[in-house]
Amino acid sequence: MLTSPTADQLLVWYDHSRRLLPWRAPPGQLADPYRVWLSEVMLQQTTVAAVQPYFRAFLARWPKVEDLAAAPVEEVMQAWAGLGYYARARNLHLCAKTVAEWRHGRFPDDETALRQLPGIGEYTAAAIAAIAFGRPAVVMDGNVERVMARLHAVTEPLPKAKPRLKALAAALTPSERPGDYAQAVMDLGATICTPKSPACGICPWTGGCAARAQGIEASLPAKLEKPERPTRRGIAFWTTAKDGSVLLRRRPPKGLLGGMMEIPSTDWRPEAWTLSDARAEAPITAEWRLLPGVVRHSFTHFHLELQVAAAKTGSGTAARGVWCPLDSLDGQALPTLMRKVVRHALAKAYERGTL
DNA sequence: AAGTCGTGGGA
DNA sequence: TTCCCAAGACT
Repeated sequence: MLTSPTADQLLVWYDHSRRLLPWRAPPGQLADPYRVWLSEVMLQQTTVAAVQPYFRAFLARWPKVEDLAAAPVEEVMQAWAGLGYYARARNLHLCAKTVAEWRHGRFPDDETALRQLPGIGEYTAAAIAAIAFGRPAVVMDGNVERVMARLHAVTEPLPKAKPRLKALAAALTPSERPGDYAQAVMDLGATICTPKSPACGICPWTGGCAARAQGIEASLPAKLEKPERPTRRGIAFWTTAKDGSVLLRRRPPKGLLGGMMEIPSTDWRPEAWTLSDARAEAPITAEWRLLPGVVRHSFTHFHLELQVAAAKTGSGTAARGVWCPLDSLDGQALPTLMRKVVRHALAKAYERGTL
Protein backbone atom coordinates (compact mmCIF):
# COMPACT_ATOMS: atom_id res chain seq x y z
CA MET A 1 0.00 0.00 0.00
CA LEU A 2 1.56 3.24 -1.22
CA THR A 3 1.04 6.22 1.10
CA SER A 4 1.38 9.83 0.06
CA PRO A 5 4.74 11.39 1.01
CA THR A 6 4.67 14.69 2.92
CA ALA A 7 7.17 17.43 3.65
CA ASP A 8 6.55 16.96 7.37
CA GLN A 9 7.79 13.38 7.26
CA LEU A 10 11.03 14.61 5.81
CA LEU A 11 11.39 17.51 8.26
CA VAL A 12 10.92 15.17 11.23
CA TRP A 13 13.73 13.02 9.89
CA TYR A 14 15.88 16.10 9.20
CA ASP A 15 15.43 17.44 12.73
CA HIS A 16 17.12 14.43 14.26
CA SER A 17 19.58 13.38 11.56
CA ARG A 18 20.70 16.82 10.41
CA ARG A 19 24.37 17.03 9.47
CA LEU A 20 26.45 19.79 11.04
CA LEU A 21 28.05 21.74 8.24
CA PRO A 22 30.01 24.99 8.63
CA TRP A 23 27.62 27.00 6.47
CA ARG A 24 24.47 25.89 8.28
CA ALA A 25 22.58 27.96 10.86
CA PRO A 26 21.16 26.51 14.10
CA PRO A 27 17.72 24.84 13.69
CA GLY A 28 14.93 27.29 13.06
CA GLN A 29 17.27 30.15 12.14
CA LEU A 30 18.08 31.60 8.75
CA ALA A 31 21.69 31.36 7.64
CA ASP A 32 23.88 34.29 6.63
CA PRO A 33 23.29 34.94 2.89
CA TYR A 34 27.01 35.40 2.25
CA ARG A 35 27.80 31.98 3.70
CA VAL A 36 24.90 30.35 1.90
CA TRP A 37 25.96 31.86 -1.42
CA LEU A 38 29.64 30.99 -0.92
CA SER A 39 28.85 27.39 0.05
CA GLU A 40 26.32 26.88 -2.73
CA VAL A 41 28.71 28.09 -5.42
CA MET A 42 31.47 25.86 -4.06
CA LEU A 43 29.06 22.92 -3.88
CA GLN A 44 28.15 23.12 -7.57
CA GLN A 45 29.13 19.68 -8.92
CA THR A 46 31.47 19.32 -5.95
CA THR A 47 31.30 17.05 -2.91
CA VAL A 48 30.75 18.32 0.63
CA ALA A 49 34.06 16.76 1.68
CA ALA A 50 35.99 18.64 -0.98
CA VAL A 51 34.28 21.95 -0.21
CA GLN A 52 34.68 22.07 3.58
CA PRO A 53 38.36 23.13 3.81
CA TYR A 54 37.93 25.69 1.01
CA PHE A 55 34.84 27.14 2.65
CA ARG A 56 36.63 27.54 5.98
CA ALA A 57 39.67 29.10 4.32
CA PHE A 58 37.59 31.59 2.31
CA LEU A 59 35.48 32.59 5.30
CA ALA A 60 38.54 33.07 7.51
CA ARG A 61 40.32 35.15 4.88
CA TRP A 62 37.29 37.08 3.62
CA PRO A 63 34.67 37.18 6.43
CA LYS A 64 32.25 39.43 4.55
CA VAL A 65 31.29 39.88 0.93
CA GLU A 66 32.96 43.29 0.93
CA ASP A 67 36.26 41.67 1.89
CA LEU A 68 36.03 39.22 -0.99
CA ALA A 69 35.06 42.04 -3.34
CA ALA A 70 38.14 44.03 -2.29
CA ALA A 71 40.55 41.14 -2.95
CA PRO A 72 42.54 40.98 -6.21
CA VAL A 73 40.99 38.39 -8.50
CA GLU A 74 44.35 36.62 -8.71
CA GLU A 75 44.24 35.92 -4.97
CA VAL A 76 40.77 34.46 -5.34
CA MET A 77 41.92 32.22 -8.20
CA GLN A 78 44.88 31.07 -6.12
CA ALA A 79 42.65 30.30 -3.14
CA TRP A 80 40.27 28.37 -5.43
CA ALA A 81 43.10 26.33 -7.02
CA GLY A 82 42.37 22.61 -6.72
CA LEU A 83 38.61 22.95 -6.40
CA GLY A 84 37.95 22.86 -10.15
CA TYR A 85 35.52 24.59 -12.53
CA TYR A 86 37.53 27.79 -12.34
CA ALA A 87 34.94 29.97 -14.05
CA ARG A 88 33.18 29.71 -10.69
CA ALA A 89 36.02 31.58 -8.98
CA ARG A 90 35.98 34.40 -11.52
CA ASN A 91 32.19 34.69 -11.31
CA LEU A 92 32.34 34.49 -7.52
CA HIS A 93 34.60 37.52 -7.43
CA LEU A 94 32.50 39.37 -9.99
CA CYS A 95 29.35 38.63 -8.00
CA ALA A 96 30.96 39.82 -4.77
CA LYS A 97 31.97 43.08 -6.40
CA THR A 98 28.47 43.57 -7.79
CA VAL A 99 26.81 42.95 -4.43
CA ALA A 100 29.30 45.11 -2.55
CA GLU A 101 29.27 48.00 -4.96
CA TRP A 102 25.67 48.14 -6.12
CA ARG A 103 23.76 46.62 -3.22
CA HIS A 104 25.71 47.81 -0.16
CA GLY A 105 26.79 44.24 0.55
CA ARG A 106 23.23 42.89 0.71
CA PHE A 107 22.25 39.91 -1.40
CA PRO A 108 18.86 40.08 -3.14
CA ASP A 109 16.17 38.07 -1.34
CA ASP A 110 14.23 36.76 -4.32
CA GLU A 111 15.04 34.29 -7.05
CA THR A 112 14.60 36.65 -10.00
CA ALA A 113 17.09 39.20 -8.70
CA LEU A 114 19.55 36.55 -7.52
CA ARG A 115 19.42 34.92 -10.94
CA GLN A 116 20.84 38.10 -12.50
CA LEU A 117 24.12 37.79 -10.61
CA PRO A 118 27.11 36.07 -12.25
CA GLY A 119 27.55 32.41 -11.29
CA ILE A 120 24.03 32.14 -9.84
CA GLY A 121 21.80 29.91 -11.94
CA GLU A 122 18.36 28.44 -11.41
CA TYR A 123 19.41 26.06 -8.66
CA THR A 124 21.63 28.43 -6.67
CA ALA A 125 19.08 31.26 -6.81
CA ALA A 126 16.40 28.96 -5.39
CA ALA A 127 18.74 27.60 -2.74
CA ILE A 128 19.75 31.06 -1.49
CA ALA A 129 16.14 32.29 -1.55
CA ALA A 130 14.99 29.30 0.49
CA ILE A 131 17.90 28.78 2.88
CA ALA A 132 18.96 32.38 3.55
CA PHE A 133 15.62 34.16 3.16
CA GLY A 134 12.98 31.56 3.99
CA ARG A 135 11.26 31.76 0.61
CA PRO A 136 9.33 28.69 -0.63
CA ALA A 137 11.51 28.33 -3.73
CA VAL A 138 11.61 25.01 -5.58
CA VAL A 139 15.18 23.78 -5.25
CA MET A 140 16.15 21.36 -8.02
CA ASP A 141 19.59 19.79 -7.94
CA GLY A 142 20.82 16.31 -8.77
CA ASN A 143 19.66 15.00 -5.40
CA VAL A 144 16.14 16.33 -5.79
CA GLU A 145 15.94 14.98 -9.34
CA ARG A 146 16.91 11.52 -8.12
CA VAL A 147 14.60 11.56 -5.09
CA MET A 148 11.61 12.75 -7.15
CA ALA A 149 12.28 10.28 -9.96
CA ARG A 150 12.22 7.43 -7.45
CA LEU A 151 9.39 8.69 -5.27
CA HIS A 152 7.13 8.96 -8.34
CA ALA A 153 8.73 6.20 -10.44
CA VAL A 154 9.54 8.52 -13.33
CA THR A 155 11.26 6.30 -15.91
CA GLU A 156 11.71 8.95 -18.57
CA PRO A 157 15.44 9.70 -18.85
CA LEU A 158 17.12 12.93 -17.85
CA PRO A 159 17.42 15.65 -18.95
CA LYS A 160 14.06 15.34 -20.73
CA ALA A 161 12.28 14.44 -17.49
CA LYS A 162 13.44 17.55 -15.69
CA PRO A 163 10.24 19.64 -16.15
CA ARG A 164 8.12 16.79 -14.79
CA LEU A 165 10.45 16.29 -11.87
CA LYS A 166 10.36 19.98 -11.07
CA ALA A 167 6.55 19.97 -11.06
CA LEU A 168 6.59 17.02 -8.68
CA ALA A 169 9.12 18.78 -6.45
CA ALA A 170 7.02 21.95 -6.45
CA ALA A 171 3.96 20.04 -5.31
CA LEU A 172 5.88 18.81 -2.25
CA THR A 173 7.64 22.06 -1.30
CA PRO A 174 6.09 23.50 1.90
CA SER A 175 5.55 27.17 2.73
CA GLU A 176 6.77 26.48 6.28
CA ARG A 177 10.52 26.01 6.78
CA PRO A 178 11.30 25.90 3.06
CA GLY A 179 15.03 26.30 3.73
CA ASP A 180 15.16 23.33 6.08
CA TYR A 181 13.04 21.34 3.65
CA ALA A 182 15.40 22.10 0.74
CA GLN A 183 18.40 20.99 2.75
CA ALA A 184 16.48 17.96 3.99
CA VAL A 185 15.78 16.65 0.48
CA MET A 186 19.39 17.17 -0.50
CA ASP A 187 20.62 15.45 2.67
CA LEU A 188 18.27 12.57 1.94
CA GLY A 189 19.71 12.23 -1.55
CA ALA A 190 23.26 12.51 -0.29
CA THR A 191 23.02 10.02 2.56
CA ILE A 192 20.04 7.66 2.00
CA CYS A 193 18.58 7.97 -1.50
CA THR A 194 22.05 7.61 -2.99
CA PRO A 195 22.74 6.87 -6.69
CA LYS A 196 23.81 3.28 -6.00
CA SER A 197 22.25 0.92 -3.45
CA PRO A 198 19.96 3.39 -1.66
CA ALA A 199 19.23 2.69 2.01
CA CYS A 200 15.46 2.36 1.63
CA GLY A 201 15.18 0.56 4.97
CA ILE A 202 15.87 3.78 6.89
CA CYS A 203 14.25 6.24 4.48
CA PRO A 204 11.48 8.43 5.93
CA TRP A 205 9.72 8.31 2.56
CA THR A 206 10.03 4.60 1.89
CA GLY A 207 6.31 4.02 2.46
CA GLY A 208 5.41 6.49 -0.26
CA CYS A 209 8.10 5.57 -2.78
CA ALA A 210 6.65 4.25 -6.04
CA ALA A 211 10.00 3.04 -7.36
CA ARG A 212 10.63 1.11 -4.15
CA ALA A 213 7.20 -0.50 -4.44
CA GLN A 214 8.10 -1.67 -7.94
CA GLY A 215 11.65 -2.64 -7.00
CA ILE A 216 13.17 -0.33 -9.62
CA GLU A 217 14.69 2.30 -7.31
CA ALA A 218 18.30 1.46 -8.14
CA SER A 219 17.76 2.03 -11.87
CA LEU A 220 16.38 5.54 -11.42
CA PRO A 221 16.80 8.20 -12.51
CA ALA A 222 17.35 7.00 -16.08
CA LYS A 223 19.95 8.96 -18.01
CA LEU A 224 21.02 9.16 -21.61
CA GLU A 225 24.33 7.42 -22.10
CA LYS A 226 27.31 9.64 -22.43
CA PRO A 227 29.75 9.58 -25.35
CA GLU A 228 33.06 7.96 -24.48
CA ARG A 229 35.90 10.23 -23.52
CA PRO A 230 38.70 10.61 -26.07
CA THR A 231 42.38 10.86 -25.09
CA ARG A 232 44.48 13.90 -25.89
CA ARG A 233 48.24 14.12 -25.68
CA GLY A 234 50.84 16.83 -25.24
CA ILE A 235 54.33 17.66 -24.04
CA ALA A 236 54.89 20.09 -21.17
CA PHE A 237 58.09 22.11 -20.99
CA TRP A 238 59.78 22.14 -17.59
CA THR A 239 62.24 24.99 -17.83
CA THR A 240 64.54 25.74 -14.92
CA ALA A 241 66.94 28.67 -14.67
CA LYS A 242 70.25 28.72 -12.84
CA ASP A 243 68.74 30.79 -10.06
CA GLY A 244 66.31 27.99 -9.29
CA SER A 245 63.19 29.42 -10.90
CA VAL A 246 60.71 27.75 -13.23
CA LEU A 247 58.99 29.13 -16.31
CA LEU A 248 55.22 29.44 -15.92
CA ARG A 249 52.53 30.94 -18.11
CA ARG A 250 49.02 32.25 -17.52
CA ARG A 251 46.24 30.57 -19.47
CA PRO A 252 43.68 32.62 -21.39
CA PRO A 253 40.86 33.93 -19.16
CA LYS A 254 38.16 31.73 -20.73
CA GLY A 255 37.98 28.07 -21.55
CA LEU A 256 39.67 25.10 -19.91
CA LEU A 257 41.51 26.09 -16.71
CA GLY A 258 40.79 29.69 -17.71
CA GLY A 259 42.88 32.30 -15.92
CA MET A 260 44.98 29.73 -14.09
CA MET A 261 48.76 29.30 -14.25
CA GLU A 262 50.35 26.45 -16.18
CA ILE A 263 53.57 24.75 -17.13
CA PRO A 264 53.82 25.75 -20.81
CA SER A 265 52.98 22.89 -23.15
CA THR A 266 52.22 21.98 -26.72
CA ASP A 267 48.69 21.79 -27.99
CA TRP A 268 46.73 18.83 -26.61
CA ARG A 269 45.77 16.62 -29.56
CA PRO A 270 44.73 13.00 -30.14
CA GLU A 271 47.99 12.09 -31.89
CA ALA A 272 51.17 11.44 -29.93
CA TRP A 273 53.98 13.98 -30.13
CA THR A 274 57.63 13.45 -30.81
CA LEU A 275 60.11 15.83 -29.22
CA SER A 276 61.10 17.16 -32.64
CA ASP A 277 57.43 17.91 -33.39
CA ALA A 278 57.07 19.66 -30.09
CA ARG A 279 60.15 21.90 -30.27
CA ALA A 280 58.39 24.44 -32.45
CA GLU A 281 55.84 25.01 -29.69
CA ALA A 282 58.36 25.33 -26.86
CA PRO A 283 58.29 28.64 -24.95
CA ILE A 284 62.04 29.02 -25.35
CA THR A 285 64.89 27.55 -27.38
CA ALA A 286 66.78 25.01 -25.31
CA GLU A 287 68.21 21.49 -25.18
CA TRP A 288 65.07 19.59 -24.30
CA ARG A 289 65.31 16.13 -22.78
CA LEU A 290 62.21 13.99 -22.51
CA LEU A 291 61.73 12.77 -18.94
CA PRO A 292 60.59 9.16 -18.46
CA GLY A 293 56.96 8.44 -17.66
CA VAL A 294 53.74 10.31 -18.34
CA VAL A 295 51.35 12.48 -16.33
CA ARG A 296 47.74 11.28 -16.64
CA HIS A 297 44.76 13.43 -15.80
CA SER A 298 41.08 13.09 -16.63
CA PHE A 299 38.75 15.98 -17.31
CA THR A 300 34.99 15.75 -17.64
CA HIS A 301 35.05 15.11 -21.38
CA PHE A 302 38.54 13.86 -22.22
CA HIS A 303 41.60 12.10 -20.83
CA LEU A 304 44.98 13.78 -21.00
CA GLU A 305 48.45 12.26 -21.21
CA LEU A 306 51.27 14.75 -20.80
CA GLN A 307 54.92 13.92 -21.25
CA VAL A 308 57.43 16.31 -19.72
CA ALA A 309 60.45 17.74 -21.51
CA ALA A 310 63.04 19.38 -19.27
CA ALA A 311 65.78 21.90 -19.99
CA LYS A 312 68.05 24.26 -18.09
CA THR A 313 68.59 27.78 -19.32
CA GLY A 314 70.59 30.78 -18.25
CA SER A 315 68.71 33.21 -16.05
CA GLY A 316 67.29 36.21 -17.80
CA THR A 317 66.90 34.29 -21.04
CA ALA A 318 64.15 35.80 -23.14
CA ALA A 319 61.00 33.75 -22.88
CA ARG A 320 57.26 34.17 -22.93
CA GLY A 321 55.91 33.63 -19.44
CA VAL A 322 56.94 34.36 -15.90
CA TRP A 323 59.84 32.94 -13.91
CA CYS A 324 58.70 31.62 -10.56
CA PRO A 325 61.01 30.55 -7.72
CA LEU A 326 60.64 26.83 -6.99
CA ASP A 327 59.79 27.46 -3.35
CA SER A 328 56.90 29.77 -4.20
CA LEU A 329 55.03 27.43 -6.53
CA ASP A 330 52.58 26.65 -3.74
CA GLY A 331 51.41 30.24 -3.77
CA GLN A 332 50.60 30.15 -7.48
CA ALA A 333 47.16 29.57 -9.00
CA LEU A 334 48.19 26.14 -10.26
CA PRO A 335 45.35 23.70 -10.94
CA THR A 336 45.74 20.08 -9.92
CA LEU A 337 46.87 18.92 -13.36
CA MET A 338 49.76 21.38 -13.28
CA ARG A 339 50.72 20.38 -9.74
CA LYS A 340 50.95 16.82 -11.03
CA VAL A 341 53.31 18.03 -13.76
CA VAL A 342 55.44 19.87 -11.20
CA ARG A 343 55.63 16.81 -8.96
CA HIS A 344 56.55 14.58 -11.89
CA ALA A 345 59.20 16.95 -13.19
CA LEU A 346 60.79 17.39 -9.79
CA ALA A 347 60.88 13.64 -9.16
CA LYS A 348 62.26 12.65 -12.55
CA ALA A 349 64.69 15.52 -12.93
CA TYR A 350 66.00 14.91 -9.44
CA GLU A 351 66.55 11.22 -10.21
CA ARG A 352 68.51 12.18 -13.30
CA GLY A 353 70.45 14.88 -11.49
CA THR A 354 69.41 17.37 -14.11
CA LEU A 355 67.70 19.83 -11.79
C1' DA B 1 20.55 23.59 -26.66
C1' DA B 2 24.10 20.20 -26.52
C1' DG B 3 28.93 20.94 -25.29
C1' DT B 4 32.14 22.74 -22.23
C1' DC B 5 34.04 23.09 -17.84
C1' DG B 6 37.87 19.89 -12.71
C1' DT B 7 38.58 17.01 -9.26
C1' DG B 8 38.71 13.14 -6.05
C1' DG B 9 36.54 9.24 -4.06
C1' DG B 10 34.05 5.07 -4.24
C1' DA B 11 32.27 0.83 -6.48
C1' DT C 1 41.46 -0.01 -14.26
C1' DT C 2 37.63 2.27 -15.47
C1' DC C 3 33.57 4.31 -14.74
C1' DC C 4 30.32 7.12 -12.33
C1' DC C 5 29.20 11.15 -10.35
C1' DA C 6 28.81 15.47 -6.70
C1' DA C 7 24.17 21.09 -3.56
C1' DG C 8 25.24 23.38 -12.11
C1' DA C 9 26.41 27.58 -14.90
C1' DC C 10 27.30 29.34 -19.16
C1' DT C 11 27.31 29.46 -24.11
